[in-house]
Amino acid sequence: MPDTSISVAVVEDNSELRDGLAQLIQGTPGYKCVGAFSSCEQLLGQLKSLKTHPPKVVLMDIGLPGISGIEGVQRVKAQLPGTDVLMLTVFEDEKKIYDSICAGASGYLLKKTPPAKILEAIQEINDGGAPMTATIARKVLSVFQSNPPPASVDYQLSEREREVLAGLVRGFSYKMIADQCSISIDTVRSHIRHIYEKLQVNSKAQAITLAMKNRLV
Amino acid sequence: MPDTSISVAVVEDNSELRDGLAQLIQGTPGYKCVGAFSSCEQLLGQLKSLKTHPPKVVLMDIGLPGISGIEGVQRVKAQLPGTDVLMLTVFEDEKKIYDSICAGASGYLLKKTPPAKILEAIQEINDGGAPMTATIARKVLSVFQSNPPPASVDYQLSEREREVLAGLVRGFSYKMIADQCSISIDTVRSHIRHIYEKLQVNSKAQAITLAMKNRLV
DNA sequence: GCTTGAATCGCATGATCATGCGATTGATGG
DNA sequence: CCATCAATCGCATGATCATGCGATTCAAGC
Repeated sequence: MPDTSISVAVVEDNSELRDGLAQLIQGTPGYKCVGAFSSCEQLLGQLKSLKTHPPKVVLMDIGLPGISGIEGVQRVKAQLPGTDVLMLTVFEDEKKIYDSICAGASGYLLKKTPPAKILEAIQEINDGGAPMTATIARKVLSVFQSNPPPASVDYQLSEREREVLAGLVRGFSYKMIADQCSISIDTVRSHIRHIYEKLQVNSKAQAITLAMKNRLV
Repeated sequence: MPDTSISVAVVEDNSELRDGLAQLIQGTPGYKCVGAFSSCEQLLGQLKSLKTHPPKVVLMDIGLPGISGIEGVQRVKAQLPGTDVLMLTVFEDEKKIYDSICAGASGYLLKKTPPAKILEAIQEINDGGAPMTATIARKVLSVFQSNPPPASVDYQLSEREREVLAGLVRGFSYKMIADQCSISIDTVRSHIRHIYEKLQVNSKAQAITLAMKNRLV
C-alpha cells in the first residue's frame, strides 16, 4: 500500500514551536513530517537529499535569522517547484504579505492559528488551495483591483492627446502643458475635453488613475 | 438595543434560488434581507431609497440578463463604496473571476455552496475577509506572482490619510470623501495638506500619480 | 501636569479646473 | 470642389482645489 500522507517540512527558529509543529504533523494520521529545521540554510543544505522525496508542503517562519523566510521561499521554489510553501508569521505586516506571495508562497497564516486549522491549511494547500486569513485575502484582492491584468483597452487617443494626458499625469497645470506643447491654454482645454470623452471620465483625477492603470502614458 | 444583524441584498434572476436565498438570510438570526432583485437594473433603481440604510453585503449572480453581474459590481461600488459584493456563479470561469475581482467584488462563491457556507461567507465578508473557493484563491495568487507590484516606499501615512488618498485616486471630490469618511470637508482639506507634505507634492494630480506608482492605496 | 502629535473642524481667497458654445485652419479622401 | 476631422484658439461661468491661519480634543509619553 502506497504512502498517501502529506509530507511536510518545518522551518522555524523557535525550538519549542518547531518541535510542537513537527509533533503535531507527525502525530496526525495522513500527515508526515520529513524534516524540522531551525533556519533556511539548514533546509537548503538538505535539499539534495530531499530531492528524491521532496516534501509536498513547507511550513516557513517569516522572521528567521540569516536567510529570511521570504528569500527562503524563492530558493525553495527554485529548487523544488512542486513544493508549496505556507508562511507562518506573528504579524499581518502588509509588505511581508506581498513579498511572500510574490516570492511564491501559496498561503499565509498567523502563528496563533490553532493546530487543527494549521493541519486544515496544509490539507487545503495540498488540494491546490491557498489558505489565508480573512484580512490577508482581502488585501490581496484590493491590490488585484488596482492592478488589472493586461486588459489594455485601446482608447484611440491621438498623439497630441497622449501628450496632454502625460502632462496631467506629471502634475502639470493647463498653463504648463500649454507652454510645453507650445499651444494655447484653451487648446489644452479642448484636448482634455476629448480625452475625457474617450476615457469616459469627467475629472483630472479619474483620467490620471485610468491612465496609470492602463499604462496609457 | 440596536439592530446588529448584517443587512444583505440579493440579485438573482432565478426566482426559486432568489427566494431561497432571501428566506435563508431572513430566517437566520443575525442576518437580514433588505431586498431581493431579479436584475441589476432593479437594484440600481432602488439605490436612492437604499442609500439611507445601504446593505452591508450584496449577493450578486454573475450571469444576469441586461446589466451583467460584473458591470453590476462596478455600479454598486460606485454608488455604495461601503457595501461589499459577493459573487455567485455556476462555473469557475477564470476570466469571469478576474473581471469580477477587478470590478470590485470582495468574494467569489459557487452556487452549489451549501447554505451554511454561504451564511459563513457573508459573515466573513462583513468581518473584512474575502471568501473564495480554494482554486480561485490559488489562481489569484498566481497572477500576483507573475505581476509583482513594485516595492512601495513607506510614506508614513496614517490610516485616515490613506483612506483620503484612496478617495482622490478614485476621483472623488473633497465633498464625496468627507461624506464617505463621515468627516467635514475642512478635515478632508486638512488631511490632504498632510498627505501633500508627506508625499512632497502640491497637487491632487501629483498625489494620485505617486500613489499609483507606489501602490499606496 | 505638561508636551506632543494625530484627528477633527472653520473661514477666506486666489488659482485651477470643467464645460458650454462657439470659430478657423489644414490635411485627407470621395 | 466639398465633406470630414483633428488640431488649434476664444470666452464665460460655476465648481473645485490649494493654502494660509487659525482652533479643539484626546490619547500617549515624559
